[in-house]
Amino acid sequence: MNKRITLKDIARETGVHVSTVSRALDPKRDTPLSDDVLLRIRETAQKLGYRPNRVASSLRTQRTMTIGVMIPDITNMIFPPIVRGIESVMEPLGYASMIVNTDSQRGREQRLVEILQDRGVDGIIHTAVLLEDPTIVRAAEGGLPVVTLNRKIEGTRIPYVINDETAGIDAAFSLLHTKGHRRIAHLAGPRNLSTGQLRLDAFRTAATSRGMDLDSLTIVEAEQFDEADGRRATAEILRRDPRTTAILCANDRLALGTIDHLRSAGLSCPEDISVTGFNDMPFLDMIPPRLTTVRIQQFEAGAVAARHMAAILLGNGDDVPIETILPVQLIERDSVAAPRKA
Amino acid sequence: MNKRITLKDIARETGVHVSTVSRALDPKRDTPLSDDVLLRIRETAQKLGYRPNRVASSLRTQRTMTIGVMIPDITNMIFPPIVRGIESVMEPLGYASMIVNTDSQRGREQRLVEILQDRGVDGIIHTAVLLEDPTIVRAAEGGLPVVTLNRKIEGTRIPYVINDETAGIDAAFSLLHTKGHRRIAHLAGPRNLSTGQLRLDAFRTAATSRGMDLDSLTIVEAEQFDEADGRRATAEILRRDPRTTAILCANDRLALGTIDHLRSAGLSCPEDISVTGFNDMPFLDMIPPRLTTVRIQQFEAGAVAARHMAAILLGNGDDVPIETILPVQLIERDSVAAPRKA
DNA sequence: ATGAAAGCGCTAACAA
DNA sequence: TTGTTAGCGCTTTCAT
Repeated sequence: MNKRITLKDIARETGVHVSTVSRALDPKRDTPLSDDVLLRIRETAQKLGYRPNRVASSLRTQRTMTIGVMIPDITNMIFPPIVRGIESVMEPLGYASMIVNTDSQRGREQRLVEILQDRGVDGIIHTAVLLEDPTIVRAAEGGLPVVTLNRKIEGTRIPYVINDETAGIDAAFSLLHTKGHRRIAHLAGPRNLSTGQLRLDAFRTAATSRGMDLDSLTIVEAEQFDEADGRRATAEILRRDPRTTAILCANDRLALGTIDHLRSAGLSCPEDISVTGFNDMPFLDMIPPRLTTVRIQQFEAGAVAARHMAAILLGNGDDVPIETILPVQLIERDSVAAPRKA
Repeated sequence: MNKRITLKDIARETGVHVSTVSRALDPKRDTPLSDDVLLRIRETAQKLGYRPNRVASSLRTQRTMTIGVMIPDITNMIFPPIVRGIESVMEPLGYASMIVNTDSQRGREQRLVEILQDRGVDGIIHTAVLLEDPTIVRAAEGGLPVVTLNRKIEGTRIPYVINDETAGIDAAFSLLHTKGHRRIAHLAGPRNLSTGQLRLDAFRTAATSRGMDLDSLTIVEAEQFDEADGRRATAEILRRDPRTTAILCANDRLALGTIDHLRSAGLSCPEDISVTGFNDMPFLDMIPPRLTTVRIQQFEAGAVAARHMAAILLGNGDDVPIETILPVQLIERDSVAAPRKA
């Protein structure tokens, strides 16, 4: 447990004042220093194996060079790439990230924001999912730099980065419609999650913009974005409209559940019913029938949000756009076909 | 940007000294305090919305209540559960985690250990993969609490938590052997990764313990734990021994690559060649032919490592066993069958 | 039961 | 160009 080397140690060793040492070791220093002293200090620091104590420095400068990253659940495969995207820009700038999982629970989220603030994070990147997150808004109003991912918070100046989910849903809808489907159901995501709500709205828009009557469309909402709920909701869809020929699902896992239910109901995809997903999660293309889905840019979304955060942290917050919309891409695979002739 | 409330503010408000406030707000305080003052301080703290400044407290106490978690790559699906396992025990104890991705690069790993130490982490949980990690060993010798996951570091007293990979490989081998396979090839993982090496050794042991001649066994090593290398290595295996009837792969992704190559080579699994994987990654059971594999306990491994870390941090390090081996489980699915009769 | 004082390691304004 | 000084917010020893 060798005690850590501090500036004081180097000062003693070089016979110079601590503040001089501090200056000499500060990379982006402007104060003039004699080359002699500078060199001596650097060498001694090197020799003693000096490492700056960031805790002390943070206390003094009121900056921890750490940002908080709030995500619903890192085990959800769409989030790790986002995290790496954030890291890819923050780490080179000297920032570390504290990642916390909210499990989409209001109370937990609130606690975690406080925990992050107690630890003095310089900002928070919040991959919001809940439709309302009062805590983070309050934190932002309190002056904490905040950037949200996936979620636009109305009535604030909090920059947000979102995927063009509307365009994604429209592309999927368009594909189904073009193939001739008219009895298109929507397996919607949870109403309280932003993506669920957003995609549902987009679905409605896509339908009406093609002159379809909303009342004729079956819409069933899942409570969770998972396979089990996908199965349940699909059963409900088929119960409500047995003549459904296509199901546009709010995400891939729901779609997987849908396909599974169809199979156990003796129906096949895409012959009997076409299905589309959303996200294009890893390994999806290895699961038959290979799902037609909408690919979103996870890594890039994280990177963009981080770039915004960095700009704010570096004092260029004015250059950051409130809204950033990332393009999505329809990935056509095998789960969509023309409807059977009646 | 309302300024944060500090102890001083509360002291002023309650007309009492800061040190008294500090005592009153310290949850595990033993010093005697008059109920009157205690109550008044607590109320005021509440009223003003006081939140302790952990940076300041860390500087004073030399404890940040933060641990570092080093993993190769969070986008590798086996790591998120480990992270959540760690979190599940550390968070309730008041510890936060700083997660860093090493990308299995020696230089990066070294830098990250330093970064974590600069930030004053109280300990590091290191899900080691590289066969040699001199940096972390040095950090541990310097007095930093370290627990490793997946990897035993010989000649040190660093506690490690590993899955019983040997038993897992043996179980897979045993299954193949029992089914009648005798020309069993091993698609090994990268030699420089601990799991690759460990599983290769286990494979050899499993073979020899059944009286098989090692020279008769085809062993090809992948350079990466991914599908592409699985395909390449499988081609090599079939080239070396076209009569191979079973391929025991060092992990699931390699196995997926194997199956893919077999398919493109006009062979089918399990009819022509049986295949086994390792890890039982998510969604594996949805990819045909459903892979027979060895399931390891990711979440639990993280939790156990964290419990060890917590024990050390709380001063009960003597109770922590150097070695913890977690049981694994063979999951039989559809990728193994008896070999075709010659 | 409470106050006074020191100091964790660093930075920054000011002085020389 | 370098030193002095003060202090970030908190904990803790010592005194009262």
